[in-house]
Amino acid sequence: MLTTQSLEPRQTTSSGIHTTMEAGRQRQGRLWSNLKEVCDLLHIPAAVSVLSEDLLFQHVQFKTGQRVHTIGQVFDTLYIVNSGFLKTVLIDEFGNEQVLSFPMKGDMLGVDGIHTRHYASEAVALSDCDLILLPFKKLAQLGRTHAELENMLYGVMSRELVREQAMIGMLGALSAEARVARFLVNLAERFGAMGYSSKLFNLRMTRHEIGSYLGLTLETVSRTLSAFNEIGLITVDQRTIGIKDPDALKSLRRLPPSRNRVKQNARKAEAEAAAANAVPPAPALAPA
Amino acid sequence: MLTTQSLEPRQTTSSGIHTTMEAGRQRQGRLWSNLKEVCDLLHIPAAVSVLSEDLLFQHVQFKTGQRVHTIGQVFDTLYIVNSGFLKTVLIDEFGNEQVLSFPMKGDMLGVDGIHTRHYASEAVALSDCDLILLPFKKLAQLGRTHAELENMLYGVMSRELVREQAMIGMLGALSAEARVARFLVNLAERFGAMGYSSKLFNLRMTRHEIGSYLGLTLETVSRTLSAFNEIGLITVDQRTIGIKDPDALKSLRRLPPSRNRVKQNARKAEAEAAAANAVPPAPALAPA
DNA sequence: CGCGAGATTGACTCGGGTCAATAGTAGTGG
DNA sequence: CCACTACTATTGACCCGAGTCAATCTCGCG
Repeated sequence: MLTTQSLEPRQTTSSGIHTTMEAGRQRQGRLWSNLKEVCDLLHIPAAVSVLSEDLLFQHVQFKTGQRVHTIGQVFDTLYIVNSGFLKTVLIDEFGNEQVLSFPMKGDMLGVDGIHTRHYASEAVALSDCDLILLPFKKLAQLGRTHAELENMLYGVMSRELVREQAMIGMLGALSAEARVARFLVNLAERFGAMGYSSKLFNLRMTRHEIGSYLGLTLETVSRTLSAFNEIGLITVDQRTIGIKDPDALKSLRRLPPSRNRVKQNARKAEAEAAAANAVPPAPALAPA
Repeated sequence: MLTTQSLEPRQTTSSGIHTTMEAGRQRQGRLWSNLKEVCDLLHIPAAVSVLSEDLLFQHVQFKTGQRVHTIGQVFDTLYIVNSGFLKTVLIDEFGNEQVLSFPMKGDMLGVDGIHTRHYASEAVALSDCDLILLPFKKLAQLGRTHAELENMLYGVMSRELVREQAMIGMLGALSAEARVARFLVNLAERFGAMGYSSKLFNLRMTRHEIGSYLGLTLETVSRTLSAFNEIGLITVDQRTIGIKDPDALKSLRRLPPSRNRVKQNARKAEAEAAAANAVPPAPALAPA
């Protein structure tokens, strides 16, 4: 089990900052971003605000396994992922995790805390992460005078809602294979949009977490990946996934009768036939 | 099939208005509500605005089967349910409906249209309905000067998000019986909150719609209701549901081995035994 | 180099989907 | 007012997809 110790997040000093960091500047030994960078990250067409440099948002770093926020914790800030990978989870009454999302660069965290003023979910870093803090009060305040910012907020919340609707549709209607296929396609697209390869990438989460996210068991996820590998849709090596036939994955609804399933069925039919004939003068079946 | 013709919604004239309407006043032969009434409906503690009577929101009536908005339609207004029952649905690439929610009094519709400026789902009236129109631009504009209103908007969107998260958790983790049980409990609570009986109520939707909502088939819903009825948790008569043991429903995770399932298993075991013994003397039945 | 978390694979079971027959119920129009 | 028709709901029989349990296997890390 991952030791998700909730240490104070390390607020990285200048010496600890990646040189590849795209957004952010230093001040007081910390990273800060202006409004334009925030909007870019969210893919919001920001009508470049005048006050750009006066208005800065602080970054915070989290290490793998650290919690960004926990369920029930008092809400006061939203987060935007600048780099790294996370998961958000619900915990049911018996301590079981239900994965809700795998946020990555450009995604927003914490929106579910607005309603009750307490976070409704828990966010955990799956890799070392760099997040931008958006104090909600301050943000809403700013929204009042900057229409783009207000639109950004409403837009991001609505987008999140639509995403969850799609999730519900998927959980309610699709087979295990179709869910895994969509998950892979979706991940590939997100990696592509981030500038990484959409053909070859590393999963940042375990089979168990994928299963929880998709409403499946880890065994089913593993088996399904193996099956996709066998029919040439993807390559699988531990957490490295290669996408071979994205179109087939996109349109997949139910797996074709695959050789080993045919084999298995044949074996089964044989066994049954043997059992039926066992007592000899068995009633003659009249197959169509 | 329900003929969901998308006629122009009838904008009821004074002669057609229910006498029991709680919120709203007449003007120009139509119903209108002020900000306070809107906030009350949403359970938002409205610090009673001064300009109450100057700022009015129009009502519109929809008849059973009419669509409030459809997927892809240009978004410009949010709706609040003042009375009546609806469903919101997603339509997949082959025309299958996936029910997302059953909005009723106090619920907001259309939030999913903000992001892309087009509605992402379709809302259909399951009974005659009275909705309040909230032109989004106007609302956001007002939010800038009235903090309560702005909070209301963010709060309602966040609440909706949390609701959907709970839905995902349920679809991802619960058995068919647990889903149906939660659905009933949830409905009962909502009816209770609206001032109706939470012990005896009428479902406004078909088994098919319930099944779609819960990620189950209509047969499973029907069977599960029958099973709950048989063990005394509820009474069922078509769409009339009586809640007999709400606590048992709330805590239900998996149905106890119920007599007819035991019976069935016994029968099955017997059949197998019979098959195994095949020729020998027919085993005497041993009913419980 | 050994330990432990994660992944794979097989065998078996069973919850819930599918298909089908029947019965109730509500509108509609003669 | 009632017969006709189209939905809606219930119930049974059967079967398959995915869960469960269990035995390796792999690999990264201390």
